[in-house]
Amino acid sequence: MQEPDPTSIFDTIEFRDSYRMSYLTNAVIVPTYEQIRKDFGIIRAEYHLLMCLAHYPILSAQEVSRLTRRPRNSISRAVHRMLDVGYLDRAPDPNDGRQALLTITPAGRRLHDKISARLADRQEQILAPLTAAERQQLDRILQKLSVHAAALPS
Amino acid sequence: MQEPDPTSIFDTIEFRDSYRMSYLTNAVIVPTYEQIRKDFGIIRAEYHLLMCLAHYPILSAQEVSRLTRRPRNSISRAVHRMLDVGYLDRAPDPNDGRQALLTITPAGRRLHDKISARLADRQEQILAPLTAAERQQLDRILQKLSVHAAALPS
DNA sequence: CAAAAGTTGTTCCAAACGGAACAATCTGTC
DNA sequence: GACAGATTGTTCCGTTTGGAACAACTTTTG
Repeated sequence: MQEPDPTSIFDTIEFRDSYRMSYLTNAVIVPTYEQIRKDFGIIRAEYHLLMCLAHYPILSAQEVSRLTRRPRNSISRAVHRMLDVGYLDRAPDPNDGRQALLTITPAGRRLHDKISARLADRQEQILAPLTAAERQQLDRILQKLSVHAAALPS
Repeated sequence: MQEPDPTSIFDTIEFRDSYRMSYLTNAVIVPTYEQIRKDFGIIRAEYHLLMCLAHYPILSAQEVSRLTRRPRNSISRAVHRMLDVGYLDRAPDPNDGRQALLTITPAGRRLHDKISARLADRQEQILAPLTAAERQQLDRILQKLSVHAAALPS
């Protein structure tokens, strides 16, 4: 049996673009998180938590859940692990007894910077075949799509 | 606590584009497969198997694994389920005792068409904010990236 | 042609995942 | 101000996941 062209299958399906985005995500980006897990002992949800807190000084778990669109229990688990290993601080919200305010620790930020550099490297590999103009186009389009998707029902 | 703009976090990270692709995939596309599971009793890996066989008349499990970049044991599981429910046929390869040749049944193809229409609808919702020119750009860029990624080590 | 190396498909297992139910707390309404 | 309804964070639990080992078979090498 001759091996079919491993990419031509993408060309004829109707939902080509979303399939390709899934493909790139699952086949190329997700494995990078697996490598990160081995090297830093941090899984994807945990890194995303640190990432959110590296960009917003204070967040509740619920806000992280909304930002990342991940289920709340996943965030909850990640918070506990990151507290245990000292990458996160948590303080009760004086204005709302239900929620707690999360902040990243200096150690957490250092780890975040290392992992984010790793991810930036990987992205560079992925985008390598694109011209500068194409990169601009892609960036602009994905920005538009993300804003739109954030408002879309799951 | 004021809710931060749920999309602005994307703008400042270094690996913006790959994060956004992951976000679109996991926050918008994956939930569609969850809906498909409820409506058709088929999980993502199983649909991808049918999709491959809807585009290539005969494939081995290993070829499906390479096309989709999913682990072989996931494909193996999917093959068994699809055989059980009659969406797939399997015949031993006369030329190679290790592998089996898979083909989609008419029922499998009918199911595939229904699911693929659903996914096409969902993609349309996702791409709604884009102009025709942007869609062309995105399509071209993702095509380029997928071909490139298929050659990239995981 | 025998032994080593590689490939295919499968099973096993530990980890990750997410929906659902839950207790604690807050908000709105009468 | 009490009570219904919403929200937050957590625990529970069944399902999904993918790495690793494995048996069957094929290919390569000396």
